[in-house]
Amino acid sequence: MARVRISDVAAAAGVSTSTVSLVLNDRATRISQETRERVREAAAAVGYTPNPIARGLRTQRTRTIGLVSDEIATTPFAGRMLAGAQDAARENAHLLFLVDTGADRAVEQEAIRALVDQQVDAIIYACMWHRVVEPPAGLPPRSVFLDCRPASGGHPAVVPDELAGGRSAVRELVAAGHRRIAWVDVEEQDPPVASELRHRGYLDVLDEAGIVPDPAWHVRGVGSAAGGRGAAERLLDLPADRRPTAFFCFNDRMAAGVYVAARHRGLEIPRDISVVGYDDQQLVAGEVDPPLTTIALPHEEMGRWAVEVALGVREAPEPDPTHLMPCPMVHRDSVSSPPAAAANSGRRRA
Amino acid sequence: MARVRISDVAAAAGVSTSTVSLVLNDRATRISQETRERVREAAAAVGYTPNPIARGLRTQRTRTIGLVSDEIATTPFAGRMLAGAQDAARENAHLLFLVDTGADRAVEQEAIRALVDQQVDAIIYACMWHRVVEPPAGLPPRSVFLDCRPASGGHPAVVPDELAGGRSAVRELVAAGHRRIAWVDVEEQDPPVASELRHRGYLDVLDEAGIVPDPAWHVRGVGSAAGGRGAAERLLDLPADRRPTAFFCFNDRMAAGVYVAARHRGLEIPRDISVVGYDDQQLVAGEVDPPLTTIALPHEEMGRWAVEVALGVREAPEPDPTHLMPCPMVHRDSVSSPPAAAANSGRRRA
DNA sequence: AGACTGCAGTCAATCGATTTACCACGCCGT
DNA sequence: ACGGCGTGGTAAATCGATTGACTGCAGTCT
Repeated sequence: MARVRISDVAAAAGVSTSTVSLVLNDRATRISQETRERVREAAAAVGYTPNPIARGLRTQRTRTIGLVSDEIATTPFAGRMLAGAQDAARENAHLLFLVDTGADRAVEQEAIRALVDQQVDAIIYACMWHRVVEPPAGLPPRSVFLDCRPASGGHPAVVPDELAGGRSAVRELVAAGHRRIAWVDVEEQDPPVASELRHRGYLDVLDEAGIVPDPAWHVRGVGSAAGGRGAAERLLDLPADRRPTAFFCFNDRMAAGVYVAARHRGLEIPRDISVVGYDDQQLVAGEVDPPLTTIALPHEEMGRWAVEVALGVREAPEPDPTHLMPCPMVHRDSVSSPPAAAANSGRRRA
Repeated sequence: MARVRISDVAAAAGVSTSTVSLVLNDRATRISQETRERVREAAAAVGYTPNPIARGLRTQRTRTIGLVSDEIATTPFAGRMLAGAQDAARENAHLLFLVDTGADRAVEQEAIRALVDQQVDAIIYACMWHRVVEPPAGLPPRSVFLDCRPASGGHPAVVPDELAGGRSAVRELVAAGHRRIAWVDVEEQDPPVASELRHRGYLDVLDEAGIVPDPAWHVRGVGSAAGGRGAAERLLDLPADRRPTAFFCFNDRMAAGVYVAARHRGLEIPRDISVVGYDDQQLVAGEVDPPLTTIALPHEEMGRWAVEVALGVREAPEPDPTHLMPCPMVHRDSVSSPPAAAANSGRRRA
């Protein structure tokens, strides 16, 4: 059966197509109440929904938005970010174009051109890792950066508040009584936005607590379980009075590596050492034994924020249009007080 | 700057818009070679790209496809499936609409209506878990089912070949010399398509190898590490002559639970017991210690297949248009020969 | 009476392409 | 001289909506 067109509604209601359009778009200032109802009933009766293509041609607005992402494939975060974006789009009666560029700059350019051609109402430029990016050419004014921020500014952006996240992680450990707290960092992030901010949070809180960090407490490894394990082993090799009782890890996978290292030395978590991760990857943080206390990346909320700002239903902050999204702490079972022997033996500030 | 329209090209080339359209769409049987070149040059010079909205209105084809999925959020598989679909779409010059319905039937209906209104050229109906579904109403003829199959048939579908996957997993264990092989099943999958097929594969191979399965070897648990651990403990409690030396697990998370159970009894993998998982979840299979041998779900290939069939660049099989995508084995380090004492002590068929 | 003002709708142009039907021209054959 | 035919291209209709300009009519004011 052929699509129902506006002229079918017009015929059924005994009016012109103009009238139908005016009524259904609530621009009907000059149409009588009685006619309006007749039109609405006719539209419902014949099951009319406007053709978005035709409407788009005329109005230059398509009720679609494009989401360009460097890679949805290789990270398990993608889902929540897309889900947040997609939900916000749906709630605002928009459809979402998804393009995964595979981090290929040429594909990215091509995608943006295609989306602009399609007359999307806005573009979300999403990264799967928090970083600073050189914005691609041809981005329309209504563009929002998601989990990244444009080097040149000029567009709204939303990123996790890594600094605050780092602070809450370390505060949690300090509050539990730890004073020798390691920072199990990731190496070669490029650029190291997340790593540096979390590190600053770490330093802030130590300072606040009057703890002078031992440089040996800052170790690095690749961002996997293996990397975390290696880094943890170096820390556990430290002499007893310098060996950390708590580990703040760049991500959950590295934290899982810390678990492995600890187990190999017969150390029990959280009895002997406490661990805090970052990311809240369900598959890792929720499944290790004991479940990992960690800082969640607010991917869903960021996805939603980006779309809402892009569609204008939410305002970007002024004057810096970058929103820092809080990273909530997820309490599980990997943190407790340090062993009695170690408590209060941290190095105090002079 | 305003968009370049076809009339701008026509003006630049000194011809009519009809001619431009004919030339650029290669329908120019009646246009001289010379004119064609002039038109192409003019188009390139002014940087013309056709307006897909206008074209879509006229041709009723939009070069877009819709992907409706029950939930991209809660599973880390989504990425690869979307990536495959998205790549195939891009290669065929199509754009992909993504809709996540959150498994809400009403949202799903609404989404399909919206996509049909948008005149997408095809719809991919994707599930995040292999299952049989009641197809929603209003699906256009050019629809393809991804990781699910319609109860009523009638549409192309692509699903993992779970039966063959189950077989290769168990064959791997049999080939290593195991004869007491457990099936660590998931409980309450609804409907249990994947579980049953893998189980049949398990039974097939045991039969093939002349092994009579002990009913106690079939245990169930929720599909998480905790579930796998609980199930494994029941197996390890069996008397020594019935206790399995190998564990085929419904998924990698459950396999990780088997690791935990084994460790708690001082058993080493793969020296004391061998384990094979399913899914090849990077975050789990690649990160546990030792890395897990498992069967990969071919999500990327399935996503690609679905789009290619939807766009007609690939044919669906006949007469049953359901394609079984092979699940490749991923060899890691969790399988070896059984301990000498246990070898060859499985129960033989009468 | 004539001009003016609202009211209730409608006409027709428009968005930017595609495509069918037609036209102008030159040449050929009879 | 005239019909027929091939060539090369164009005019105009069309897709399905939106929207600014306009019309017809009744009542009001001067």
